[in-house]
Amino acid sequence: MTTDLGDDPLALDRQVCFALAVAARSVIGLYRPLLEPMGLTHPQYLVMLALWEGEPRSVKDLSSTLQLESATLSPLLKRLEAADYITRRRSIDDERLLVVELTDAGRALRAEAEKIPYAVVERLALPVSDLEDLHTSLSRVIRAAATPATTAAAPATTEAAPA
Amino acid sequence: MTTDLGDDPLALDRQVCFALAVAARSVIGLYRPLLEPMGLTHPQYLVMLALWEGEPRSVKDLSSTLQLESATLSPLLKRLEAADYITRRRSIDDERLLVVELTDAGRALRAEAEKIPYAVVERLALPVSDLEDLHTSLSRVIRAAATPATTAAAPATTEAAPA
DNA sequence: CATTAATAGTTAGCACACTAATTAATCGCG
DNA sequence: CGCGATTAATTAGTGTGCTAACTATTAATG
Repeated sequence: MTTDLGDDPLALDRQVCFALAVAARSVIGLYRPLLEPMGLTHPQYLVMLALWEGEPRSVKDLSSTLQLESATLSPLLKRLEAADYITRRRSIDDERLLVVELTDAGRALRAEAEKIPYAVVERLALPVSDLEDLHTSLSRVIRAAATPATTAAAPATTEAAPA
Repeated sequence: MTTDLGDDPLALDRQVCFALAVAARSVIGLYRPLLEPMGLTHPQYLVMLALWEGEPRSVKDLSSTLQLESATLSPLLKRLEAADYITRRRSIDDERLLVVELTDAGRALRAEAEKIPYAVVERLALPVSDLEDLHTSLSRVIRAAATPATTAAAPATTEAAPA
């Protein structure tokens, strides 16, 4: 029927969701002092990473790449525009699309940003293999969470099995 | 000197921080429909987990247990009080402390909540060993991030080594 | 070709999560 | 005892991140 999760399934220190929340906040917190001099928050930094990989990009594109709702990106992009790192304009081909491009200042920022990954890895002082393992585990969970729920009542424990 | 992070250190799909952010949002998103009938958000659920493990607890105590600022907990606890799941009163011994306790409704909610971990694990449809691996990796990173920064300029790559 | 569907963004409203500033209570030490 | 330093919460302000409702544009269909 159901997986055995031990005597106390509600034990806080066993919840993956809790560890995920704390780890995400902790690690993102390490970026704060590094990003602050560039005037970026962590989500804004992620948008810049996406743009440095390819320009121009629509909000829809950024939304699916970063797994963020366009409702979240809308005000965020306006702040990046106010900081003069990006420009926002409607596409000529399809006026539903908002085209986001880097400004010269936004492009120039990349050189500064390249130091950040090294600074974070050094700060964590963990073997890079540990970080790679974590990345692998995280990718698995992301994929699992994105997989549509099986409405079935039947299958079960850890592996789906046809009837 | 510095660790080799490959040809593009800024590649989005290699950033652990990005994977962490997406995974946290994705997994917490799975809880939303499960918690919504109980009138809880995910952070509120974590507070309830902490209280089900031991009562009463001060805000300070919850803050260090959940790794959340008391400024975040303050309004959250007021909402839990408004939902009649907890009570808030000042300690008699030390009036600086706010003592948080469960109401009968809050205690009763535990029975409902016990189904949640099973529902999430089943929904993810991942081997429990994968989740345990992830939890181990996350704990490592949390500990590493919590370790005070070595102001040193010397050490380096992945392992601290005395001179 | 007109009407309806679908798609892309924006806005509003709620709930975190952080920093900084404030308030209130307690502690430490001469 | 008294009084400055600490400690515990709260408040204010900014920035995500979500859902739901809305606007504008484009595509699809009879």
